[in-house]
Amino acid sequence: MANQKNEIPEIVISRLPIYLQKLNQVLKEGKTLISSQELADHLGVTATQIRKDLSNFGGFGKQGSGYNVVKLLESLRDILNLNRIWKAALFGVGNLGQALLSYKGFSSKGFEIVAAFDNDPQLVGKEIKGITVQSVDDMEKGMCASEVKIAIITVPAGQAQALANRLVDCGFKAILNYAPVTLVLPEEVKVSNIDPVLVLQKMAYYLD
Amino acid sequence: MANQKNEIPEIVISRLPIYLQKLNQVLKEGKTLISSQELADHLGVTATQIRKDLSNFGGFGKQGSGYNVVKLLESLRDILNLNRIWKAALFGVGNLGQALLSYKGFSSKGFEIVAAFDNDPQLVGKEIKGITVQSVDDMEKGMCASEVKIAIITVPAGQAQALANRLVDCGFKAILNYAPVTLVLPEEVKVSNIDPVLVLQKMAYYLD
DNA sequence: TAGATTGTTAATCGATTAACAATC
DNA sequence: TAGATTGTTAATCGATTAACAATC
Repeated sequence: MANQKNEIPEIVISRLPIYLQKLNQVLKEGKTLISSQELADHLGVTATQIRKDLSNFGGFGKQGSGYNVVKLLESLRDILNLNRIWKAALFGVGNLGQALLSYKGFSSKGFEIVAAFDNDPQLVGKEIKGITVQSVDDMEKGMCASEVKIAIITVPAGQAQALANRLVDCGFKAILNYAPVTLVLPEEVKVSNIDPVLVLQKMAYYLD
Repeated sequence: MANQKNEIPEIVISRLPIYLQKLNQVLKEGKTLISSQELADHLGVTATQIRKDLSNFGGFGKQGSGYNVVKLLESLRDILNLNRIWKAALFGVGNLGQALLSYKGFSSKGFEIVAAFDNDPQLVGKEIKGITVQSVDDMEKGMCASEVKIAIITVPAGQAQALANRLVDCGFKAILNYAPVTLVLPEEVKVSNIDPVLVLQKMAYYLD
């Protein structure tokens, strides 16, 4: 009920994937042990912050030597629910949507786009990267009873909110939104926005 | 010297483009006046926070009635240095790079990709969306003496850091980085990262 | 053991929010 | 004028950092 406390702050959760990313690099370099200080280096966080963040989930390190890279990696993957494959559906198969369909970085990290939808009759039925584009009209048919809970939206801004509403009704629980609009959705649905224009506008403040 | 105080917190700056986005929508709907409460609605911020954010730059509203939409828009554009066209160079003309070249949302918001670079000999010399792809080897020739200060990086992770170093030497001041790696750069260079995998990983924590 | 580094507590810092006088 | 809403101060909240005992 209400806000179950003992909740980990979202800002902490959002740093864990960054630690994971760096740990994967470090692992590739063959390092087996790493201190919080080394992990923090060049990552824009402090060693103390990393230790504090991790302490939310237990003690993963060893005094005197630091963290076992493989073990910490596995622990973080556990915490983030990444020890499984997450299926996702793509909405909007324009330039960006097609680029995302082609992107190797998703599947190598355990995210798999299993369905793609578009309104364009020219696209519907076409196979792209092994996926047959379906009409958005048919979305409910295939998706609502499925295990797919993640939607990636790359439709035009004007269509995003209406689509998102349908997705929520259909049972999607997480939306990665590339449309340049703030979606209004029930708070139990997680929404993350990726909008390069907002980012460029922010950086412009610091230029000149 | 050191940290010139009176600095506006970066978190405030990062909200201004969101206000701008909503104001543009509101303007399209024909509204000419808006209260901080209306502006805050559905935006995930409070009315107080908007007023506080804006108060960093002066008073833009009128007691009793709120903010003039057009005037506030113009003020925000001024503050963010958006009353000019910002030229950008694109590095990496793969699927994502080509999608960004095609994206209408940049130019309509005053960001123009004026040059594109890639290492692939198959791509170099090809014209895409009116832009002739150049070899990355030739980057310094055209860019270092130019007014282009924004770089967009969509090269593979392994090449991003080396490229970024060259960009900094060349005089770029802002980097929008799509490569899944944390770049280590002098702090006077602004870097923003866009990595959908990190975002999905964060959302996965809340799923299931 | 001596040195290094964790996990955690307490202090500090900064951001958000509540409240309200000013004023349109 | 009465009602609405701003801009701002002071209070609160939450996140970061410093410090250090515990311990490998």
